[in-house]
Amino acid sequence: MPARLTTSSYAVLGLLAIQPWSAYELAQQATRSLRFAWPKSERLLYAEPKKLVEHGLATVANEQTGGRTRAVYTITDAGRTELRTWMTTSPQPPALEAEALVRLLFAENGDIDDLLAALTKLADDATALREQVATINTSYLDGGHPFPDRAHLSVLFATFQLEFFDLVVRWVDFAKAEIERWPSTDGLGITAGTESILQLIKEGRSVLDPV
Amino acid sequence: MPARLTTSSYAVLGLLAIQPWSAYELAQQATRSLRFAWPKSERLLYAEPKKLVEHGLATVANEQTGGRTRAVYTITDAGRTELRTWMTTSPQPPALEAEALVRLLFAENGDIDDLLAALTKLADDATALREQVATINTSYLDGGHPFPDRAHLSVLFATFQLEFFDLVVRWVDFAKAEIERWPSTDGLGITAGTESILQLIKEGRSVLDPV
DNA sequence: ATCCAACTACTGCAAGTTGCAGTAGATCAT
DNA sequence: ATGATCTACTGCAACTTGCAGTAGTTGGAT
Repeated sequence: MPARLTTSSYAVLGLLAIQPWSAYELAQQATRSLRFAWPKSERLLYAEPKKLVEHGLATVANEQTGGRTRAVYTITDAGRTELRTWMTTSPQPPALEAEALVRLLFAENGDIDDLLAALTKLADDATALREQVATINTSYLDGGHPFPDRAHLSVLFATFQLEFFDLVVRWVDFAKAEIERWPSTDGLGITAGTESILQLIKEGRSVLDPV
Repeated sequence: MPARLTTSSYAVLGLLAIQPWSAYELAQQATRSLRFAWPKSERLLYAEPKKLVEHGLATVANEQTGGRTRAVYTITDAGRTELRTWMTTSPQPPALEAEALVRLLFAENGDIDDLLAALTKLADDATALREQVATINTSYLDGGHPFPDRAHLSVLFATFQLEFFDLVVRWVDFAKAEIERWPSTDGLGITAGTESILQLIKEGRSVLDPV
């Protein structure tokens, strides 16, 4: 009895539906797009295709490249059917992991500069990730992308990432401005800034909109 | 030799820095705030405080409540020092898990309605989560919140979640409008919509801004 | 011509994490 | 009086990660 299929299994199956890949190539490809919605380790990307083969959803061919073999995985008809069925099921809610925000939540245990440094790191990370997404996707414009007929999907997918990373950067600016008005990290309670934020929340307005 | 400390350990230590809790209460509290930046299972929230005790960062007291005991964990001075040190370290980049976006990336394996349903689910989830964050935080206004002196942190933290969930809802609207112009999910390549999105990306503008 | 770095292509394993089932006392409404 | 829900956990299998290790290939610098 093979291990059961997880969302990660279907994600790899989705990559195999594009074309056959080796596990190494799957890991490379996942770095370019999949990881922005489904961040998984390289190790797992080596294990998943084996599981797909066990389930009959993919086949493996050992290609010879000089004195070395590499395993190339190809999706089967059963794999395409299984993937099609999965596409009709309901996705899990989104989950965001952001250590920098944990630092904010517990900021009273450090000083203002620790908090500002953590937020700066968050904005820097977001800027770097934004850059990666933009570079990969604008390559569709000059024909430098390997799968031109998937442009409609990749580009729409990328818009979410770009908006998200932009939001992070803009929010960090806002948060830093707020924090710089604090005399300390600890025990402030409802400050003037907190008060006006709460007012905006009650009115259903954005704190990032220009006044 | 006890197991090493993870970010989850420090997150729990951060909760213990507020006040002593039982593992059950830690799990409840984490549901209210921590999970939006560090989503961890209830099971782990039961295991982490034990690890903290092994490290001398917390102590445990077995309280009697009728015929039953409950373990209440309290942070030690060593725990506060350790937490303070952690606050000076650099946080990991953010990571977003969104199964609905995986459906978009591999949408060619399903039909338009599958994709629209997945995005609707994403927007519904975001709306529900937004509502939870708003409810918890506006309770500061009527004094209904248990930790009023942490309002400045909780509310600033919450602004990120609110902006994020709003973004998801607005982006889903945009994405649905785009997808409804597609004749199918498969092989479209660079559509007119894709073209204008790519143009906006090149100009560094947002796809969600009103024209 | 050779040597080192970087890239390709994996595997093993310990440790971290999750989901789920199970146990059991306490509380509250019907 | 009883069933539902809440409190308060534990055990365990399965899932996932990080890291070290192995080894052949390629390309540039010396």
